[in-house]
Amino acid sequence: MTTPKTRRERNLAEIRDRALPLAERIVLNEGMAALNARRLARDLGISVGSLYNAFGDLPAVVRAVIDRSSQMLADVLHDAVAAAEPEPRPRVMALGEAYLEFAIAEPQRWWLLFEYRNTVSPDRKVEEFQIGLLDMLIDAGGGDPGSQSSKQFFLLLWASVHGLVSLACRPTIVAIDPEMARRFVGELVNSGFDRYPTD
Amino acid sequence: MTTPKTRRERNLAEIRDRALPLAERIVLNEGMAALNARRLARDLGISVGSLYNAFGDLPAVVRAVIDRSSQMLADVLHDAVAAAEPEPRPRVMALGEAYLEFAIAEPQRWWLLFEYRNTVSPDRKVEEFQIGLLDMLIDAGGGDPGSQSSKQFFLLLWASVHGLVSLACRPTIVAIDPEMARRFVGELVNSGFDRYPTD
DNA sequence: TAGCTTTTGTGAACATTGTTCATAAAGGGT
DNA sequence: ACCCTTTATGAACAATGTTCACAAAAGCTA
Repeated sequence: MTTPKTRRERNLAEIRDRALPLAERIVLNEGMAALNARRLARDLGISVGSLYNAFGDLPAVVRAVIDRSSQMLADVLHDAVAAAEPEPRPRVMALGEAYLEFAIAEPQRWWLLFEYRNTVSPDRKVEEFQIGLLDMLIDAGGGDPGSQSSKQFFLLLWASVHGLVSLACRPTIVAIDPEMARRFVGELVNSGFDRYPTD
Repeated sequence: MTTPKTRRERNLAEIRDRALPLAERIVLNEGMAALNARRLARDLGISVGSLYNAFGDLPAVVRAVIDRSSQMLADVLHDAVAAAEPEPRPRVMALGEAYLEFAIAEPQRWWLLFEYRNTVSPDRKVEEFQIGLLDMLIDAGGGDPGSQSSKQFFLLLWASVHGLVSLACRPTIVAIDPEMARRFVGELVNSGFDRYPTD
């Protein structure tokens, strides 16, 4: 047996592997609207049909790009925690800074991860990723993963940092000074920690 | 002269007036994707051509919906400031609370105002609206509208509240407790003010 | 009112999209 | 070499945004 099913899957996976960087380039450089099946297939040197065999539909391509972006952010954050002093406050601080740096460096990915919606109901995988971020934060901050109050507290801390970062990477006229953003993130984390009962 | 140009404009304005609530209902209830020219025209009892005479293109319809939403939020905030004690801190606090209430009550409008993008370049009118919000905040907080540091400070304060609100009105599994969100907004405003040099 | 001109409304037509599926091409086993 | 299975293809369909030649309506003049 030459693993017929696996063989097919390998072919499709190869297409997906080649499609992903291309789709990513299009979405990040030219925006969501520039991504369409025919162009992607043409650029890959395959037919639309093959593209659909590999992905199912076009939203799946977008989801793949989003998944990769969430993996990138997760990696960045993991590394930041690992490199920080093994204490709650420095670790949370490192998380906040890494979060900010990622958003400044990759604003389009940021938008994809946190602000992009095309369906009415939110994407479950993205939700899970966001919950994963929260768990990572609770862990780094030394909170009790089970306790509801700890969940709420770190969620709120994350939210305030998130808003700051969200505005910092926005192409608005009133551009935010990255240096001041960093300072403010630090202050948010600190004042949050000062307020946190179980620290 | 029976004001020929104005007459036409009145007709088109009448169409726009009838189209706006309908488009709004579609976008808020069924999402952006459910809004299309033919359906809108049919529901209005006019032809697609007339719809295009009134709006130019479909994005203009969306912009109209967004404009109305920004007007609604601006009104809510104005009222909140007017009703608050005439002191910086209570006024800013009232702004933060009103901001949160609006987002909780109208999450779809919130999304349209702050997270929706379909073009690569951001909408100028939305930008201006956001800058208007900042000016309102600076004014309420007693900051110097001209000073750059005051702009930066209130921008950052706004951002942290914004992130909190953004997460609070998100349909995630880890739902935020509105009461705790309100408390946290208050604390953000307070701790921000404590840190603000010129208060 | 009748006839003319101007303005406005219409929807067929075009281009571009996502998606499907009958069919061609390729591959593999005997 | 033959057949059968698997895969790749792109024509075809439906739904979209948008345009524009034409019809219908509205003014205007006599």
